[in-house]
Amino acid sequence: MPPLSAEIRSSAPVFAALGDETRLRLVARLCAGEPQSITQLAAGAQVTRQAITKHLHVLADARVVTGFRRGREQLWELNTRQLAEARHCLDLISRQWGDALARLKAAVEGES
Amino acid sequence: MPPLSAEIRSSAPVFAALGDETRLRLVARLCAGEPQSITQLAAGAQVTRQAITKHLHVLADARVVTGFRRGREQLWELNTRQLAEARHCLDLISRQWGDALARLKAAVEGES
DNA sequence: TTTATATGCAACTTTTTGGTTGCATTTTCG
DNA sequence: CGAAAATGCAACCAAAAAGTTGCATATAAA
Repeated sequence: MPPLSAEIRSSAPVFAALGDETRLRLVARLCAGEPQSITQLAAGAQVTRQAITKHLHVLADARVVTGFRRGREQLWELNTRQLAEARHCLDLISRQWGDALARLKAAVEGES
Repeated sequence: MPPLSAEIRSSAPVFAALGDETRLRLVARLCAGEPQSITQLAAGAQVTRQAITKHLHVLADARVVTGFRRGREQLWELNTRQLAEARHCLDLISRQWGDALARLKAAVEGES
């Protein structure tokens, strides 16, 4: 299982960042394409603007979103590269699982 | 406003379960195909067997693994269906992002 | 039937997380 | 300039998470 190590270490924080409904909602919102401000993203949320800010920083630490300043507002946009890497991690696991099952099946059939 | 599709919302707990390095390692280990016992899975880990047991239950609550008893040992195996759903969730987000970008690009070109 | 193996259960400690409130700072605009 | 808008910062809180230790229980094996 050495081949997975690197992917795992880098992907775990991404999964952790996505593992909260509020944050997943933010990510889904940012799919709209255009960067959005904190106030925009906090509009309609069940928690305060400061809570949203914290969540955005968690996502930023995992490199899922990137923020930049424009005038008096802080805009955030999606970083699809990290999402792609997370998907790749799941792909790897699924594929190894498939391979292992195939080997097991072959071994069992070989015994009979 | 979009209350986030049920599909995406149901993925948050799965991501949360995968969002821990120790647990992601367990998942990777269980890719081997054959179910493994707690003692096996705890071998070589940096934490105690009880900690591993807790992690396995977290994964089980998220339906990422399933456990069953054989003799005096508790065996755990991977539940690839949940992993596939998580992957699908990432696919959805990426695709929505792609579509949004395409629309933005079209809009900008239409203005010129 | 002892004995060793594999696990379960429960109490407890320490960090981390998610959230809040209050106030300061920066920028825009009339 | 002065007020409104958009954030930033810091202290504080409660609950959940991660991990430990100690002991009980069940099963396999000698």
